[in-house]
Amino acid sequence: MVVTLRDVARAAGVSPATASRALSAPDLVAPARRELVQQVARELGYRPNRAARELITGRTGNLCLVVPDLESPFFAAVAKGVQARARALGFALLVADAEEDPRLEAELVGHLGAQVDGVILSSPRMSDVELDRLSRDVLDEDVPLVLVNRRHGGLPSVVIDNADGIRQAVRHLYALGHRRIGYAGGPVGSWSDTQRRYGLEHASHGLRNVEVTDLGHFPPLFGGGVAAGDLVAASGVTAVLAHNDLLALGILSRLRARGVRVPEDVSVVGYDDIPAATLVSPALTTVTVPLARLGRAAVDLLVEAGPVPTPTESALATALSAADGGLDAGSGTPPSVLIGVELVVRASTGVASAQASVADG
Amino acid sequence: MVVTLRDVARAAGVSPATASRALSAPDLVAPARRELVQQVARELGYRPNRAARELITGRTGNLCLVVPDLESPFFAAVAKGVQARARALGFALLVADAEEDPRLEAELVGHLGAQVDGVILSSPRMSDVELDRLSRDVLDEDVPLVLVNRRHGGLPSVVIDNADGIRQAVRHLYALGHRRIGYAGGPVGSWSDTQRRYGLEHASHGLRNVEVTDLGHFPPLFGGGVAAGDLVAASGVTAVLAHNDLLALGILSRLRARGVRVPEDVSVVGYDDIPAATLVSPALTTVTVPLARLGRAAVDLLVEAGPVPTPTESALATALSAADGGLDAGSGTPPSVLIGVELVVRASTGVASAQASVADG
DNA sequence: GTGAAAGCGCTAACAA
DNA sequence: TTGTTAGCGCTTTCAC
Repeated sequence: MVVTLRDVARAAGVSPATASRALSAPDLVAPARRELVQQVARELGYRPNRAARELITGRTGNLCLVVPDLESPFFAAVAKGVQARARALGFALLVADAEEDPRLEAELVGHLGAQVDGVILSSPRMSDVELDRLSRDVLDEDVPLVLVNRRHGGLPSVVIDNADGIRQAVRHLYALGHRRIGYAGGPVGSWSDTQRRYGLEHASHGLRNVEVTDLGHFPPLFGGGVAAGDLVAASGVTAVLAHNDLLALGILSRLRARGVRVPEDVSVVGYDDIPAATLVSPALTTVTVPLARLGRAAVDLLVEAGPVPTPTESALATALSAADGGLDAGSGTPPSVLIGVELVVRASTGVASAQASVADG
Repeated sequence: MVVTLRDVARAAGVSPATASRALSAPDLVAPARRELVQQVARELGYRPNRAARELITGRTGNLCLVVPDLESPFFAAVAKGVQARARALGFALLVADAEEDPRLEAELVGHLGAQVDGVILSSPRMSDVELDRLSRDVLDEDVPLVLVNRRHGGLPSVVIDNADGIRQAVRHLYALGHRRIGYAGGPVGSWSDTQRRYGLEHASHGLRNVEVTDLGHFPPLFGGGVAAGDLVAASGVTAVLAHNDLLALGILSRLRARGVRVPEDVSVVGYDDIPAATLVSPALTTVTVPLARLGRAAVDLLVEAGPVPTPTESALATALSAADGGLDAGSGTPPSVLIGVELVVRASTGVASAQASVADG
């Protein structure tokens, strides 16, 4: 029924060992026989049994990604990048949605970590101790863990330059004449929110006469922005920075509903540059985060961090098909990658109006 | 180092076979020993080796989902549903993004199909013959394939009631006084677009004086809608049905840019009810599709279609932890599931204006 | 460079 | 009900 390596070996008139080598470690076999075996394998439609190989090598050829919410445009974009890069390197990708629940995240990492060669975790809110526990006690020693958009201890991670994005946004607003700037933050305990608040403080210190108002913590969702919108209006700021685009979109919506004009009365800046940022009117000025690159970088880090990537995978793939896979393992990158961001100015920001305040009346 | 079943067996003073049974088929073991073995397994931190089990049982405990674009809100929502249901049934989920390329879809199905217990494929545009080839020649006989949002031959599938959604939309517009209705279609060859055109024809036949204008085929994206928007304005229709929300959003945007008011001059209806539909102003009247349910139903179908779900999985899980997994396999459902849809009226539709036409001038 | 043989960890006959 | 035995398909020493 199913073609096994023995079948190939027999048909090629070699031992199973040679057949195995011809496909998985071609260099060890004399060219003539190597060609022959590969030829026969192709003709017979041989498909190596992953389970058997995994049993002996300990490698699964799978990676896994755990995110809080697959439907969020932020994580969807990251997932897309992760998926693409994983495939390019010959890995399949297990994806798990933790439903915004840090406990479930930990459980999923434990569960899936047992059946993959590496784990990518994006958990904005898991506690540091839990993170420690995960990487120390839950995962096998040889299963590397890479953090996305979060830095912690010795764990490899890919993060974006949160502070710089905020700095760019603040400078943009400052240049437009804004002096009273509000910040609508993300959830309490969110790592990136902490980073951004830090960046905000520093950015504003360098500029004279700037007054930053902390509008509080909000769920990083449209609904959170609606609530934040009222605070924006009440606070008398002429511009507001939102923790992310969804929040900014909610603010935009609420302000319009209240008759506050954007950008004439208030300027709004988001973060992430999700697709929806350009679907609204006025289009959202925001900090572009190369989300897919974030995902790709995470995979690369994982592969570097892990036990040397089996040459087997790609060798076998090329042996069986005509495709050539360009496996490029970088050399000696540090355990943490910083991804740059860039402010993109659209229609939601404009010069500060003379009559600064739009306070409630 | 790693605890194997033999270790457990030895520590419990039973044979490996009994240990295996105590964990995977508890009913076959005397209560006392069963308890003992499970206890010992827990204490030793035994984790079954999936590869070894897979090698002998042929079951991987994994399902796989192939979609054209993980970042699209439509597929992201479906993926979320699939993921949740798969996990509830004890399966991990491999996810693959085919980058809108039917050829890549086929390749991915072939590649991943070899290492999973079932495949869920959402491919709006793969040709029927290719679909046949996939299920017949590419996949192993015992790897079931379920189609999402597409019906074909004998393959099990989960589809939404495309025609009914269109019907509801048309009736809504008709009730508002619209008589000249445009349809901005999806890509040529899209299965659901074909269905919706069919529904459109039927729905309009039943109503007097309704004139339907086919505005053509568009990429189901915001950009496609921008192009469609001009045709809407030029066509003189008072209302337009878009193939999906993204397209509708693009139309909305373009119409506003041209000074055509929505809904005063033209009413716009979308399809799918993606999150962004409520982020814009006016909020989009659209046909709500329960995307997550679509995904869940696909998993259920897969599990029913496949070889009897191993009791092993859940039994072992419950044996090793305190958690109880509620595996509920439905009984004798037909191979194809139809999911109902519902029009949700928001602000983008209104009564037809007297001066029907907004033709170019 | 090649083959023989052993065994990865587990389950499934078959006996007892 | 339990244990013994065999073997899933593959890789990998170890001889040659």
